[in-house]
Amino acid sequence: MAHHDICADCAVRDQALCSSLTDVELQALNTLGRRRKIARGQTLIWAGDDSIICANLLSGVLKLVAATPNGREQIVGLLYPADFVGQPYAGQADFTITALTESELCIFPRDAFERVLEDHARMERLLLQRTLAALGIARTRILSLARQSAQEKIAGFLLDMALRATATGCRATPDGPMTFDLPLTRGQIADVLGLTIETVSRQMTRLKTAGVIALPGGRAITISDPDALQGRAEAA
Amino acid sequence: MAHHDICADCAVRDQALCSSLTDVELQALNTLGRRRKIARGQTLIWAGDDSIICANLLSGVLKLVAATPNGREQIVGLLYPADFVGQPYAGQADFTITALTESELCIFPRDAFERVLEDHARMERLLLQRTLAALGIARTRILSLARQSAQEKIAGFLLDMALRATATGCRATPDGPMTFDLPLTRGQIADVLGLTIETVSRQMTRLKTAGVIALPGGRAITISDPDALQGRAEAA
DNA sequence: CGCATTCTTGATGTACCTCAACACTAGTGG
DNA sequence: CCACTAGTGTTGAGGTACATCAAGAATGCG
Repeated sequence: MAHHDICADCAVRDQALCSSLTDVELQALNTLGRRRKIARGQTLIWAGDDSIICANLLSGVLKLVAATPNGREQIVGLLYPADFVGQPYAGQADFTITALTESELCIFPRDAFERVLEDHARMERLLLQRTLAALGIARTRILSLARQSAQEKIAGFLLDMALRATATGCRATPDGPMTFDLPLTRGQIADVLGLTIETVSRQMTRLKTAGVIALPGGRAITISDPDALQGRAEAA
Repeated sequence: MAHHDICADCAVRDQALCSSLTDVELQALNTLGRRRKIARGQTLIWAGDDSIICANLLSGVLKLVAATPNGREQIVGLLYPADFVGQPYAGQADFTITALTESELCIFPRDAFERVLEDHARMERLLLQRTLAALGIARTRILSLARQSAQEKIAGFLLDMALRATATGCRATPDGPMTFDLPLTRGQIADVLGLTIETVSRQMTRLKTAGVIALPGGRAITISDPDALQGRAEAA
């Protein structure tokens, strides 16, 4: 009985991969999946572990972390609600996946999930499209990491976060000043942008001093002058 | 008649996506595809153009280039024989694709190719698996670009190229000294690794001076001490 | 041979890192 | 309620890896 309505109250039913399935088809996944909450800082998958789970992210933010043999770390991707989590068709997981905020997932055993993919071409196609999009994003980040200055990286990142904040219900127009909470610490922002925590902090205060942003305290940020920020994201 | 044997002499028949098709199925693609040679330096697809072609790379090396609004460039991916080229399900191309060496492709109109994908689940699955692999590679390069020193980048790159050279028939074992030709100029290596041409050159001579590699002239390189090179690729 | 491209090497600059100290915030227990 | 502490953020001083600017040496093609 409990199983039957896992998907009924799903917040991302129409945005996740499941949107490719009819209500009837959803029953199949229903019996396979189970909900799981994980706390901030908790790791879902360790790099090197057997890749045994796939999931849809229902709420929260996850980080995808790669590390060099000698321990330097880099966040190679962020996952948001409705994003697909995991590596189907892979032996071992390539990256460590950890929760940045309290998160909720809908988890499937990898092998069972692959079988569902095989039976549902629409879903497989949707996953392909998402993977292609993720590839484009990853490659764009390669450009950004290799060729942008710290200032440009920070400005671009803040615009990204602002866009995502507006997308998540906050407000419709990205023009004009807006305030929201960053879901990442300075250290995590540094890990995303390939900088150090000090450089992130300094660039933020530089933007604050220039009147482009304000930092009301806590993890909040207000974009006072989006155009100026945009300009700094593309500065020569 | 000419159409009938496009695939007959295909060098990558068993490695490209087409390996998922039976000889009979191949007939369908046969009528869609056409061979095309492009010269070194010639561009196949410009970023921003409508994404209207997909292709298999038969021979040669292509670069995938991203650029910032103000003109800085970065190679975000390299494509080798049997690799898939193009962006299905995309409106515009995200990156410029240019030949680094004379290359030969087997080209399909994108819309026709997508229809083939829809009719051939095995092929679509193979493309999904390749795209997932490419995503992993791109993310690993994010780590490398953001957190590795110039020395580590160069060492890792040379090992990569050596591996690829051995894979392409040269010799079986990657141990012991080996010589091969780099398909990229110093400038292109710099574009791949997010460095400048001068830094690439300096690091190469540093490796040469240390006796780890030798540069017999031209575009040739010999890896004299693979272990030492491996060590420098992971240096603290 | 001569010209263009690629490669090397040097001198100098600077953006970012490293090390270090201190301020703020938030959660804990007395 | 307020000290106490751990985590997080800010700011400064100094160093360094890489970029930039500049000149010359190889290589390769017509």
